[in-house]
Amino acid sequence: MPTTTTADDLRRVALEEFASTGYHATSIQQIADRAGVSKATVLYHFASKEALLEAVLSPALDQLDQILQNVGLAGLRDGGAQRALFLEQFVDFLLEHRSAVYVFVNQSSSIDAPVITRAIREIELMATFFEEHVDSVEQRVRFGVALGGAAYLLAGAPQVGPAITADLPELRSALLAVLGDLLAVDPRQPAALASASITTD
Amino acid sequence: MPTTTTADDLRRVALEEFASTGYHATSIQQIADRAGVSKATVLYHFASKEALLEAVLSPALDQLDQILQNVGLAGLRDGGAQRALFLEQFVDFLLEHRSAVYVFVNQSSSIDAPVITRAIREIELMATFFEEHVDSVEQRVRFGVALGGAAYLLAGAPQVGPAITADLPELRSALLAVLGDLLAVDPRQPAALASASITTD
DNA sequence: TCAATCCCTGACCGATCGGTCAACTAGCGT
DNA sequence: ACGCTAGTTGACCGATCGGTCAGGGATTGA
Repeated sequence: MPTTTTADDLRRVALEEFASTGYHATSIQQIADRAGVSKATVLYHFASKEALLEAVLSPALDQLDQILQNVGLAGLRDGGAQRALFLEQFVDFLLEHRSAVYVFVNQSSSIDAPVITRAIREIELMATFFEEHVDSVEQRVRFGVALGGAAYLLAGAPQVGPAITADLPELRSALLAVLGDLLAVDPRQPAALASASITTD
Repeated sequence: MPTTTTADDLRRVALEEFASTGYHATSIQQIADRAGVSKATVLYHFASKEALLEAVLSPALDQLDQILQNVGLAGLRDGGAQRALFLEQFVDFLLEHRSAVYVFVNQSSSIDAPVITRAIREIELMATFFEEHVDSVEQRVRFGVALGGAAYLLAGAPQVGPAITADLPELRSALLAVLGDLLAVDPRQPAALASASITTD
């Protein structure tokens, strides 16, 4: 079993480039150069640029899907402990897949691909988890700011955001506090906010 | 005096396209088509695509510059009423220039142009207005979430955000409340939060 | 030894990109 | 009537885009 395959390298490089440079601004040639292969090799492993995008985003979407299904919709509408637990899983998800989240949150409007449509669908679904009163403008503002803000902070703003690699636990707790504030998750449940293992992209 | 000139139409169309479709994903041909002119006409009024971008973003950056200078840096570090006043001006700025803000907040990392460099500089400057303790991770998280979240909400997420054109005053007050929360602006100063006239792009 | 399969590559394709240019039109001052 | 200028355009340019294809090693099983 090889430690890294060419396809894995391409996925990794492509994710970085799509997030930092933007999907349209990133050419297959750039990805090939950074991975040390030819452009034709990229298109050998992935049928098209769009297929590469899907291969890059799908793992994150799959995990988000799992989180949404595990928690369940009905339980969250009542608020309380399950809600804090969901927030924790969500923050860990953001930290682990921050680059992917940044792509399908901040570039969804400019990319026309099935995997982006799927991402939009899941974001809408997730919004219902926090919106008890769909009619409330402030509730919508809070969710939108939390989602877009977290994505921007974690992947889009090296000049504003904190140094991410260093002091990850502190970043995690800060995110939990800030997003918990925004999403009206009751913070008085220290047991639910216990640590969980997180890994990097 | 004509009500609308061709150059004005191009600026307006280009801003919409850059914000909704993305700078790189928007071709000069698209802008020309939407404005009802030829591609050569676009390049007659603006020397290059980059010059068009600058013409589109500069008004917003000029206004942001003015806000930052008017309020002054020293006065804000003490917190208090001036801080609430600044937040109000900032929210009105976001609402008036939401498309421009979305471009240079969420696409800055993918565009290599002087006007984007200027935007990054101003965002960094603005960050200092709210960061009393630069070392605090949570403070940085709060500012980043507020900035990126507001930009995302106002221009990037039609599927999540509220209907913006309708009920603009409610959106404004909701933004004031949420961002005030995030940026630790003392909400107990109702006089400072009085209404002010705002216009649309 | 041979064929098959897996990776990988350079050469090439049509389309589109941002940008240039000469020419045309319409108005306007003289 | 004239020339000047501003505005607009189609034709065209080189470069790069995403994508195709035939073929060249290297490994493997028979």
